[in-house]
Amino acid sequence: MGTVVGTVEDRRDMFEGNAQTRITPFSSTNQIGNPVAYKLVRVSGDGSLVPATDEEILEVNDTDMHIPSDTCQTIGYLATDEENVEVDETDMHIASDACQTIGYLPAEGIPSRLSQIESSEAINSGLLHSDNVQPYTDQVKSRSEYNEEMLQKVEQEERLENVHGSQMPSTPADANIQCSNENNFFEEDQVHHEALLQDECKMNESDMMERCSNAVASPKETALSAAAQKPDFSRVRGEICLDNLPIKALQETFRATFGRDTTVKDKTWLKRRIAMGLINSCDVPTTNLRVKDNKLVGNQEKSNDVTNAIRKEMGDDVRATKMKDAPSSTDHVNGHSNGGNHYYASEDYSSEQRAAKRVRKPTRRYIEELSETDDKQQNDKSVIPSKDQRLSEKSEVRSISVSSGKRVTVTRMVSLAGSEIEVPYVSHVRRSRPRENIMALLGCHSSYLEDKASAAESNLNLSPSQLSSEVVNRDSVEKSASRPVQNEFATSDENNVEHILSEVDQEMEPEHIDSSGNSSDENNIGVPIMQGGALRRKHHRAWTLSEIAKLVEGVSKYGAGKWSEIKKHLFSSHSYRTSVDLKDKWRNLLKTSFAQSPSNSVGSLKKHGSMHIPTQILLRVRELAEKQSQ
DNA sequence: GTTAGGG
DNA sequence: CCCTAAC
Repeated sequence: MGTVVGTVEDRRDMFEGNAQTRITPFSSTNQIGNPVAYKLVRVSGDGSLVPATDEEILEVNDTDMHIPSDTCQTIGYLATDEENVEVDETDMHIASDACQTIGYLPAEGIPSRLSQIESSEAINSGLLHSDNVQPYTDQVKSRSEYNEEMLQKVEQEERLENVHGSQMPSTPADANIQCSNENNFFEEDQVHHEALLQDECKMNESDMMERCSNAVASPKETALSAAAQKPDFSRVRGEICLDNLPIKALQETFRATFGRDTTVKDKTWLKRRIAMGLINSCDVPTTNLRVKDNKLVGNQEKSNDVTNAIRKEMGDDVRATKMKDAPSSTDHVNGHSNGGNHYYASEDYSSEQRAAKRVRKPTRRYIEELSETDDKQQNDKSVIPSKDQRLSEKSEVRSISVSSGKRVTVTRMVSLAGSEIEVPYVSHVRRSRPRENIMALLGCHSSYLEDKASAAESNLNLSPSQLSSEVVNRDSVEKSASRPVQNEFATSDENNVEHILSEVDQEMEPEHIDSSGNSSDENNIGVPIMQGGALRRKHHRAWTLSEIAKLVEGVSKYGAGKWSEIKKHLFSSHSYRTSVDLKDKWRNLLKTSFAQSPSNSVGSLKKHGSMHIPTQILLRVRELAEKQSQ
């Protein structure tokens, strides 16, 4: 029979001398229909592979034996010898055969590191389970369920695909499954597990990076050499081959992969499905679904920057897909819930709506961040994926930073060269610039000041990159720090402040009545405490009913958008309400009024803590909004 | 300087 | 509320 590919010599520390049995795939060139068979071996204490005894084999045979072949079909991956060598040469403690077991797509260009990470999942998912109790049944079943689940997802998506004829949001990633397996594996010592993982990651970081770059550099070569050796599988080689196939061939490949026909004619969809099948995961990036100029474009749309492109292909897209998919598989139901609608970038809906809006280019801060991290990437391989490149994709792209290793309690998944690892979480302090002189906002009431600047967003959680950017901005910090210190009103003096103001403006009077109850005294709640006066936030003032009424009145009189007019005429007394404030408040009013009334006019299902706005006003808001829109 | 919109 | 591109 074939040869056993790979060994597990370095896994001793994990197995602690436990003897276990596992299924090892091996390549076979003479079984065309069933290319990868599995040989049952036992991993003895010293890591060597011992052929399974007859009893063990029988035990396996008692279980669903169709699974391995299914798996083979689904996975359809055969590593070339070079790849095996490559994997074996690492100190990643990952058995290369596990790598094959989970399967991966060389042509897709997923760096070997990804497969390594997944390999560890494969190990945890049972193939190399350290638990000796029922080593096969559970594992094989979990495999079975896994595959089944994925097939179900595929089918479901296919249905949707057929209905809509466009790319659907992919189903939630399988992260849960993998994670749970991981948890099982280390359930006695979860913390240790995490620490261990991180240690491993750190230890091997440079090594892996090197290897990754190698793999990245020539994904095609890998694929080609693989194809050359195993021409039988050219069909399931991944994107590069799939790209050139006509739809019909893709459908055939789909059938070969999933064992059934499909009527879907969408090439992209087919490719992705096939890829999903090949890596036995739904985490297939929608690499060829890049949104550009409100249209879906193919992956021919590549960035000139090769590194960039690769990074996006490998990391960001994988992650973005996950992030986008994970939170709600019901996005396609809502149609335009967050992050969902870019799939519906159907010309009629999105572009029209978008055309009406101002087009925004990426913010300067974003650009700075990006360039900064691009530089960083050369050094510490961290990546801050771009949000704006995925235009309408609102999915929260997790950013990256290499931790200094202090906090291990909170972690998040980050992408490193396409793989996903957990690193300690560092909060993103984005404020890079202190506020301008606050007096500029206070207009004529120069005596009025907002309360003391206090230390809030301290530097405690800054990541290295953030720290550096912080240093860059020191000069501007100094600018506001040097601002003359003025009298400060204590929080309890809020009403006094308003008295002062009301002396200036008699319009303050009615305001004062209803504001005293629900806002003034609580206004200081949630005011961030900032450091050294450098970073200060405008005093939070809850909008009072009379203010809201004025705003509504102003909108009805001058129209929404004439904020400065409204401010001038109706808010002259409230110096602290800038035109931007009015605009923001109006926006919020619109939101609440539309969110609330259609379903149940009386309902007033408000968020806990937000002020109760009379439905009367909300109705008026809606009325005005509808009038404005016409 | 204002406004729009994302955060 | 903040930030900032667009106006």
